Amino acid sequence: MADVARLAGVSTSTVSRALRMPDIVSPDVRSRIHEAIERLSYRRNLVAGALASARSMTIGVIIPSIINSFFAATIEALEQGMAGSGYQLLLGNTGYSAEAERQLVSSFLAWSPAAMVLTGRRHENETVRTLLTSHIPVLEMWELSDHPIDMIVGFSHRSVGELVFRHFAERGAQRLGFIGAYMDKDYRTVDRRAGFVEAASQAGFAAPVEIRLPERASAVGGALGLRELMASDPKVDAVFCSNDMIALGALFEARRLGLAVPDQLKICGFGDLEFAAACQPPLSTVRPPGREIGVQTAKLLRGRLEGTIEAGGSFDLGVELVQRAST
Amino acid sequence: MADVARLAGVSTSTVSRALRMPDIVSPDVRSRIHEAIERLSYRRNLVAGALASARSMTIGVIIPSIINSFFAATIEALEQGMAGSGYQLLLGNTGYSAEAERQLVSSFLAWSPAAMVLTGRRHENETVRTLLTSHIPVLEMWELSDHPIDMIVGFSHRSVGELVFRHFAERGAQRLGFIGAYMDKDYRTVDRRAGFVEAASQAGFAAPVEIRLPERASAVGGALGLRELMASDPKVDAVFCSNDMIALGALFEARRLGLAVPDQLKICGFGDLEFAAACQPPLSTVRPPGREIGVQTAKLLRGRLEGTIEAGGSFDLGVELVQRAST
DNA sequence: CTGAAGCATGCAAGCGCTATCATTCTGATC
DNA sequence: GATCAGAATGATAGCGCTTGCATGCTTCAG
Repeated sequence: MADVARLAGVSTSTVSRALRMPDIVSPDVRSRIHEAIERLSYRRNLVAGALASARSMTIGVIIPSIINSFFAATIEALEQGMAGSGYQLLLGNTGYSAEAERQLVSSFLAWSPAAMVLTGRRHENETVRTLLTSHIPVLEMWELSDHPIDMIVGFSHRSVGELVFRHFAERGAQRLGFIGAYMDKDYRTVDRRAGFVEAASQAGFAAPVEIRLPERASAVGGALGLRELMASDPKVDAVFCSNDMIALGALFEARRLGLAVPDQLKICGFGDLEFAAACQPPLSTVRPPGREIGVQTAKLLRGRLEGTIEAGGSFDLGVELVQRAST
Repeated sequence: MADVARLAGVSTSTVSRALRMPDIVSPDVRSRIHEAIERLSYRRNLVAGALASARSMTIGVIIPSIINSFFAATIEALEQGMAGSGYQLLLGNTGYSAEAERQLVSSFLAWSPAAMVLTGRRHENETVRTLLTSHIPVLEMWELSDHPIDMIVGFSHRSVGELVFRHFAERGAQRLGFIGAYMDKDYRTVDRRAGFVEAASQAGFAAPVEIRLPERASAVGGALGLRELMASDPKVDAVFCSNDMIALGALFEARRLGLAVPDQLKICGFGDLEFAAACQPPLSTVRPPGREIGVQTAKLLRGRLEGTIEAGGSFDLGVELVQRAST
């Protein structure tokens, strides 16, 4: 930067200002500086900048799983929403482990990010404490909470379960089933199940037959799950799969078992993943507002960072049941 | 750090050493320091550390798409392979744009990472120049090249196409088809197509009927693609889909069209995505060594960073055709 | 013509660590 | 007991920026 300053005939402070707040330096000085930058092919050292200013044009984003296409639309929208703001996203994944999350938060904070985005509302106490003392905006997403760390943008997983139950009931289902994956790790699945089971019980239905898959949601798991479910109660005529991937497997398995979908068996998933509309039959599913969450998170983030939005708040973006031919 | 030093009754240099090279400080001093760190809940400022040492325990990783589950296994394996090394991954996605890649490289380098990992062998000239002058290890992955920037780990996309052609020929296919998505952006798909088409031509087959989908690979696109393909030549009896997602859509569409798979129509995908084994019929596909690439990349990275491995080299991890019931 | 106000720029003190070199403290050897 | 490696620790000068304050230069009302 000193070289640039020398070549442009100004001081380093002016160069720094030209880069950070272009409109407070005079146009000709600015253009001389940019010329010098070009000539010397100077690249700014953001590390030094971050140290000096104690903030780093960086936003830490933590999701449970990069692999999981659930969060893909959110990340994409978030990235687009922050594009041009100068902020860069630091992505980390926890593998659904609260401890991994704590470590990630801690190592992200060591980079003094301008804000943090987490997935979910449940975190280790220490994670919350660490975040609170960092005094930066914290956005949680993909859930709701009355007591967010700071702000939260998402929807209610319980209401997903309730929605599916009501839909099954309307479609004339008698005997309900549920297939859930990874429930010891992913408490959101647990919430969806709870919404489903409780709504069923309140409406006077028998408790749904449940299959819990120990692994991550997969089509193979879904197929196995449905087989097991039908073996344990052949009268089941409507099954809520905690995830579209599972529902896809169930769909395949239903065909193998010779069960007509939706007449003999209704199948509803969650996620509205890309293939849901293309399956045969097309899959009914609950669509979470993935993209909207990303858009809204970016909007709130920008507002917070510019100081135009106050801290706090829980933003319910709702869910929607997309009825297709599988129910 | 000064506070920690004071509380532990040592100098900041010793604290710094206790954190970076624990085994060169005496055990009791070390434990006193850790106690002080605990008491003060001190968190190290990595930004300052990176500035002082001119290197930041960070590795920049750039992939075309976070959404694309292709790279998921690689990222996961890479993450696991680097776990415990103290290095942290910085993830960025280019959306298949070379310009976005250049910008990402530039902004990652501003953080003085210890190494960079890129996807693919084709980059803008300036990207390559920038990387070369950064003097850090650069790993390219998911392809092969005789002239990597530094090191490259992957497989040949052309040979994927050849492999599929040979398989179709062995299975008695007569009239070939190809469905590819996003080919103006993703030149790897172009390479797979080239391998397929050229092998066919060399073996005396008529040029495959081709459908190019403008969008990203999707099941919906695959279904449309197959419909269009069969409309333009109903004699096609074997179709290579550039991606399993497309193949899945084609599989659904084949059922709709009343085409028996594999007797009337053979379908082969690429990716061995998670659902391939679970579809009905299970999908034949070419499995890229996604996980292995991550493992090998991590191994090379650690070697380079420890100085035990020399720069340079192209590592072919090969591909494998997984034959299932769709061919 | 003067002085206040506003704008553009420069000066210089850090930001919180790391790394080099110097110093002190072992403990083994004769 | 003296000597001296070798290990452990301390003092201190940066790393390359940012930013508060100082300065000089314009502009313009009075």
